[in-house]
Amino acid sequence: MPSTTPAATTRLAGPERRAAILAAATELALSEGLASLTLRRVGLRAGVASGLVAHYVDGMDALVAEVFTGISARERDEVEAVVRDAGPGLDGVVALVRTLTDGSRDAVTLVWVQAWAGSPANAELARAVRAEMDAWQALLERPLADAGVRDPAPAARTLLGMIDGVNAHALAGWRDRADHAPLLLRSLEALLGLGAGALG
Amino acid sequence: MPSTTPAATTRLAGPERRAAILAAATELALSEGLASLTLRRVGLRAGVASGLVAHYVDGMDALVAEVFTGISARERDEVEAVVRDAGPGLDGVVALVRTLTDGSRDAVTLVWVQAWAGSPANAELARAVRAEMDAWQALLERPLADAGVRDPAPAARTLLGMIDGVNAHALAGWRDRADHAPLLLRSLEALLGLGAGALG
DNA sequence: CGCCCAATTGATCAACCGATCAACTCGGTG
DNA sequence: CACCGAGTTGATCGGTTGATCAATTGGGCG
Repeated sequence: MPSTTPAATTRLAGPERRAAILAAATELALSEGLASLTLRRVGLRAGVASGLVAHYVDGMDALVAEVFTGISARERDEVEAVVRDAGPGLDGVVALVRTLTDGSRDAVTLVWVQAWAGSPANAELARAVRAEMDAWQALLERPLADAGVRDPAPAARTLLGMIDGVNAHALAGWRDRADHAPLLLRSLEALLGLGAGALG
Repeated sequence: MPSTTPAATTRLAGPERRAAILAAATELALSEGLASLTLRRVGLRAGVASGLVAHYVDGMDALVAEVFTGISARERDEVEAVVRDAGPGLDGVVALVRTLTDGSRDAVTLVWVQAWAGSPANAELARAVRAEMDAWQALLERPLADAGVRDPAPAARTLLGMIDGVNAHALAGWRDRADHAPLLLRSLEALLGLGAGALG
């Protein structure tokens, strides 16, 4: 009975191997941050030699940018589903704020903050960050517009800034997590000209 | 005429040398980010051997935390002066928002974002970040309270979150800098229950 | 003046990094 | 079955890092 190792690496076609490496890099980034992405560590995680990682990737900067985009895009999909399930109008926005501040997405927050921090030194990453932020702004604008907000763009940008700022603060363990959602919702009420408690 | 080198390093007493090294590290962090702080580069900047830097510092994590605290504290002093000079009440808050979003403090923003990103891996830095954020919240609360805001704490935290979030966004080159201040001021008007344009 | 201790040097270590590339090995095709 | 090319390996290179420490140097004090 030789070779009981379940996933004794079989040979994969190029694109599949590339996908597997990207998946391993994504897992690694989510558990230890973008800064942990090195040829050797990604290779280890993927069960593959470091040279193979280099072979399928156009430099580490590109890998980091691609992993970041994948993580952000997946989170957008998840949040979009949350918004959809929460019903129409402002209920969706409330659900969005809650799911983005309940601490269940700390790993993603770390990735975002590392992406901002790394943008000045990694042009590809900076480009990816800008593109993802555009997509996030669009995601926020939709339910706001549905709810009858006349000019959703500034509100979406402000809300995005508040969410990102508060989450960055939480990375250092500042203040109580539970405070975040009520704080943001009360600010949003004011921003939209609603009465206090309308969203709480 | 030997030795025309003007600043041929003279010997300094322990505490003075330590201060000089810290000053060099601070310059370096402001021009190239916290991530550029290495024993060798700090030593080069200070005109001193790398071993001497290590001798006066309790590990790089501690150096980074100390440099961060110094940079943040100095910026607080500057901003406090801006608030004071702007006159009483909300004028101070408006001036604060303007000076913190006009792009003249990009170097400090990078330091802050890198500090959040590094907090999970550097406990000393995380502690320093929390302490500085407490101080910043207090700084924001003061003019808000002076202006008659009944509960300045949540408003200060929200404003701090918005400022930090928007500045982090700017690091990746997202959107136009000039938009930030008006956006934040309009949000602040709503937050404080003022009429549109009251702060603009 | 001469000594002594504190300040300072710089070589050294082990560990890691990204990148490269010759060599190997499998899988499918002929 | 034999072969050939694509997938894959892993050693290797030049570079960086934080940390350590014996050796050196300089300045002030006796």
